[in-house]
Amino acid sequence: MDDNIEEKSKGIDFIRQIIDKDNETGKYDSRVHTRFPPEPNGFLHIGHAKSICLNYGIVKEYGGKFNLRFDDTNPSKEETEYVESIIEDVRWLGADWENRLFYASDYFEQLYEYAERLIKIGKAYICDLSADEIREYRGTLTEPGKNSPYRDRSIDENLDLFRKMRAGEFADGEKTLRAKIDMSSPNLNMRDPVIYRILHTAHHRTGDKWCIYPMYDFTHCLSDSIERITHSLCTLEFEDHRPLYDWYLDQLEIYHPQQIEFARLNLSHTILSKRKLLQLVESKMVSGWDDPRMPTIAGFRRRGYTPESIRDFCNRIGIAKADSLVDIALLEHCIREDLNVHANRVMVVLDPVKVIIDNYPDDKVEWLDAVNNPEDESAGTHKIAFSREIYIERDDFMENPPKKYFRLYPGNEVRLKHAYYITCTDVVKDENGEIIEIHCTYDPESIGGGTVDGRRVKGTLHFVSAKHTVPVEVRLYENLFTIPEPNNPPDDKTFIDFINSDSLKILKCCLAEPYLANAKQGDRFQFMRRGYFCVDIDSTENNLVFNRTVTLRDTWAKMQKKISK
RNA sequence: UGGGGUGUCGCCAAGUGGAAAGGCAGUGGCUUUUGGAGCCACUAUGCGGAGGUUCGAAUCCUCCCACCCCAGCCA
Repeated sequence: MDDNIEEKSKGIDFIRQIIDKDNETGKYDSRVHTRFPPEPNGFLHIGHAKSICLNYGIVKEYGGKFNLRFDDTNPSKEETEYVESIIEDVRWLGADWENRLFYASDYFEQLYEYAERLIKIGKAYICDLSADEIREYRGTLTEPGKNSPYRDRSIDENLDLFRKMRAGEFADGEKTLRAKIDMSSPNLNMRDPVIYRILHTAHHRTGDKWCIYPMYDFTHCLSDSIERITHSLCTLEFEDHRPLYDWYLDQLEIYHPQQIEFARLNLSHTILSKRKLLQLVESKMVSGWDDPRMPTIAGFRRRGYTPESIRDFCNRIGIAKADSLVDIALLEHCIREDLNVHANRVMVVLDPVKVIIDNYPDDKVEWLDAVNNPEDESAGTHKIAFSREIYIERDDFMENPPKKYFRLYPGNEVRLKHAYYITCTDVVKDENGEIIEIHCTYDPESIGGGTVDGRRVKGTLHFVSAKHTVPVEVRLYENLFTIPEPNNPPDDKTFIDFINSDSLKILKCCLAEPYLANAKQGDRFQFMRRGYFCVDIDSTENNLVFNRTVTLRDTWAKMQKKISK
């Protein structure tokens, strides 16, 4: 209850306002029943997550029910593989359909009967027009259509023909069942839409039982009705299908859900169109639907995103009817916020350069304590190794540093995280001028990373002990596209022209601390000063592979960028 | 030039006739053994535009403008 009050003061979205009103008036006996109705013709993406979170979130808040229903009415595009991935993704996101997993194909017999009923009340007819002819007869946006010459067939003839359609007596495309509505309606959806088409194609669930398949518009609203859905939430483009749904439901005199439309999600620097995502997959521009650069649920999961962070994102973007483009920075903020509290800190050097601490004993090894998570004391500590030779990041050293660079450079003292202060004394290069060794001295008094004299160092570096490393592979990801709106490319370009060639960098020679040796697939860590990473499914015992989920916020990089501009 | 929608800060988004919420991004500062995290502050005399109603308008009325969706036997 308190939660509700708080929600209200923050302003609830217009859909929840409608539900509140319906509950007050008792429109559906205060029942709230939603559903998520995907077509199994591709993987779910973050836009679907928005819908799932909306539908399921409402159900949790109102104590209602939530169905998962596959709208599988087009056998030529749908596959069991997609059904399986969708079930996995919805479950991973945390939505619970209990025992209500349905398929529109479960209703084929019922739907067929509804269709016969329409014929029997004179509201549907068999049309012999070809696809092209139907288009011609439909008219245009500004001109009304013409009645089909087959529009006035008798009920008996229609019924007979429809049964013959079902019996397989006609070839694909030879006939359709059409609603008899109004060919001059300004709403093209009402110009005698097709209800059933002939498709001699096996269905992933019903096999070859059917050779006629109902169209989406007919199936969808009736499926919602059959399931006693109260609020059918869908995206804006179905707004002018609503009169058609109302028409079907009214003609058949059956239970009538309330459809409410909201704006679909657009995310910057990526693409959320199943057709285009399929194109990326089929052209091998990405490794698959679950490529960590893909905006699919499977992609985000593999990338290291948590379901919590995606739900948080979906709650933050809100629900409205205005077309919008959400900045992907918000999604990144959500995963950082989650992982900051939950990911253990470890040290991994991505691009190693050797540092020799000349005054540290040759054969000595110390095992020092490292706090796992400064944000969560209960996360505990682990041991890290320290010895005379260590590796640090190549970009944590500069011979001639710019102003405000407070990492390692000749004469400068920095802190090695959890270990000692070191001061750079010398640099050794090879014949190409490449730095191969950095020499330092350390202050034994600074053990643990502080000194009794309280002197300050500005820089703190991560490192690994040279003799105590785990070699790992690291995959760095960036946005898949270089422009904010690849869906709306400038000039005569296409989204393909803006694929980011730097969206994946594979680093094969990274060095991790021993603590990571036992990391398992899916484990998430913060690599200190580098970002959040998770163990990829490509990982094996001999080759640990980490995906960078997201970088840390990097004010130094930001400063550099500004200077270079 | 048909119909259906939408316009509030760089990006989302509350607001439903009585002082323009909040988040992200950005900026400045404090703090910090991650240039992380955290904390504080700043950022719309203005709500697509023009008129009108009203003591009072982002909210009501009129006209205009811009953008999105619809002419699959796809969903």
